Amino acid sequence: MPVTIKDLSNALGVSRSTISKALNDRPYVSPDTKARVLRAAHELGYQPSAAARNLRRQRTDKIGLVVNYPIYRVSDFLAELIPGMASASEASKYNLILYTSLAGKAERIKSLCRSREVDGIIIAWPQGLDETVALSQLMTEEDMPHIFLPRRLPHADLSYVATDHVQGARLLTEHLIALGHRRIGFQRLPEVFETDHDRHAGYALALQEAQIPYDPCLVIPADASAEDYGERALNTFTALPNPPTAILFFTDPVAIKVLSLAKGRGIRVPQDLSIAGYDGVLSSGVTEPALTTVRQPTSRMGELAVDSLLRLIANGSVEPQQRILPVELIARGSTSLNLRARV
Amino acid sequence: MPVTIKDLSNALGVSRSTISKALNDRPYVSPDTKARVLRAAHELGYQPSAAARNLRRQRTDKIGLVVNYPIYRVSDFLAELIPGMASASEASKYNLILYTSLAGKAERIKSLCRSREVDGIIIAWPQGLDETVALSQLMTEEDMPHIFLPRRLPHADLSYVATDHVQGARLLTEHLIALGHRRIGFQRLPEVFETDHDRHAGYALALQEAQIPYDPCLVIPADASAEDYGERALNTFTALPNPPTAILFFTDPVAIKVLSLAKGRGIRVPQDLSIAGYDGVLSSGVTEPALTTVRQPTSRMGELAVDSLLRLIANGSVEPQQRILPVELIARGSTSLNLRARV
DNA sequence: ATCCTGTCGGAAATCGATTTCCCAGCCTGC
DNA sequence: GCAGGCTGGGAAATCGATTTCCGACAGGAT
Repeated sequence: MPVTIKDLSNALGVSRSTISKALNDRPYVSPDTKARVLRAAHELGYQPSAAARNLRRQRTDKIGLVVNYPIYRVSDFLAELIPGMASASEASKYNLILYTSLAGKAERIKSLCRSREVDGIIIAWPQGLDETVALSQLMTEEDMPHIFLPRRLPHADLSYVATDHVQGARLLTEHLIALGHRRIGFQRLPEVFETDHDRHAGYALALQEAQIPYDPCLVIPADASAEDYGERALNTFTALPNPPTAILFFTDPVAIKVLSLAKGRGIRVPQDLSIAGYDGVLSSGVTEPALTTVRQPTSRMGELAVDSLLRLIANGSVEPQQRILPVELIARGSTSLNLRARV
Repeated sequence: MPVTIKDLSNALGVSRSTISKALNDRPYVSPDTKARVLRAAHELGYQPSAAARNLRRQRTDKIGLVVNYPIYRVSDFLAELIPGMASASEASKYNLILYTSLAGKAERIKSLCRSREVDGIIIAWPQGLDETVALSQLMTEEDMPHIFLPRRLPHADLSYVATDHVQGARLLTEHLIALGHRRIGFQRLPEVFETDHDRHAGYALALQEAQIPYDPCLVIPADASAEDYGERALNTFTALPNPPTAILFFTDPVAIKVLSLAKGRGIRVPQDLSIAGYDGVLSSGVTEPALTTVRQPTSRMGELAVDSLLRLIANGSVEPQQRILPVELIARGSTSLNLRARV
């Protein structure tokens, strides 16, 4: 049997209320009594029961992480996000509870809110915009602070933390332009909220600033039904009468696949074709050539999500928290000077 | 304010005890009453308070995951382990709470046990054997079921889940032998419990069964102080009068580094030298050539850890749970027929 | 001397469930 | 007709803390 506050009370001949005050730094306890309580608590190894404490205080000092699994970028993302969030929350005396089986299941999220086993929720990857808004509404009704990850949401009163996809695509495009490329292929993303829109905007922005005309032929969609995003894009581009000298793929795994595909077809990277990815997965550093890519500060995003959520919890959800983090260009061997430039 | 059992009681004109019985499938409630309670609970959206329930039942239906960060294999490992554990525990109505800042801190682990905020603990990577034993003792004293991961422990009464490193090294060695290699370099691991011992045993076993003499020159330690494990090993081996035609490195990242190192020195892999790693990290699939390696069933290990822990919780810790999982050889391009074989 | 104020500490209420205990009614068997 | 057992349901105890409320006492002001 663990030591309870009653045991402490008996051992010291002091009431339970006084003990609680002493241990929680509340006033109206003499320094002497407080010292005695503290010492006895330490000697007996007293640790308050989390359940009793939670019940009485109506909070748990825990936050829930609801995650889902997208097709790509799973492992690296989770592997950085979770430790980042965990350490950030532990620094604030909070702990993280994982929920991997209730993404998108509104009914179960509602139960989670009602059971009050967490003080707030971070949701990574809900299904679509409508569902997201509905989910947010549901949680707001249940008075449950919450924050979305990792995408920007086109809604002024939703809270989220995301990375700057405009900047990411822009950095890549500018990088290629600086290398002398004028015809830059751009592979759009499967539609996920604003991500595709932002990336495309960043791409277009960089072109515009360099006064390079925007050619629709160089922009192709990532057909959601196709698995071989990479191959289809490569085929489409090489079939053009005036093909691009560089291509931006929407994620590293696709770019990596194209890398080996190109090798098989005798296309030299980067001499014949520059290729870049997005996300900065670990594998991107060991390919031959290594992949130029954009790295998103995932761990930092986890930290900020926790930080934002704790704000919502503290402020009683006064106003939505929205943060967009800068990203970092990683220029490597798969992109180089445009050797076929018509100077 | 959330709906409590009292609200339900008032709404139905039925006592709280009866409601509790109805909702928890206990006897002595008429089918009719039970149905009424269930319906009302659903309509009002009643969800029992986790805190109150935990307090009364003296358990939380949560398990703690205490993790630490080793030098290598971090991301892939966590990324597979955590989802594996989370889904396994959720399947049994448990949830996972993450603790990333208290690995090795005995005092804080003790607090965790005493506060009873989890029903059991899974610990990944404590510091050393002595600490591990001490930690286990501490938790046993606190009546806290616990299980270690991911290594075999030389102690009959500790519970753990691990992978079979004897088999892993043996599979790799047999693979190389089947390819005609007779001189196979083996890089030992930094000492981590029994892992190094087991791998070495597997290597030796395969040699013995093929009646190839064991040459100590072909076995070198992974000096714990050195960062450039790979380069040092390669140098040592190539300096030998009769160098190996194949080398087993203790982990993929090291092997991958050697891969590019060899390329720089004009050593062709696999024609001049076969190279294999261990762990099956994602990157190992995209190198040129792709790396032969051994893949450990990390996700499965997470599931089994949860399963074992739940057993300990259910049985009141009757007897230790010890499981060793088989591993899988992934033969790829970095190993090939020994072309320099003296047939 | 009386009143007021502020400090210290204890008694009791409270958080919201589960569980124990008890009572009333009904059926069964003798 | 009555003891005994079984069933349905409610009253109250319980889990272990925090918090509210109240009384005792000391010191200062009137």
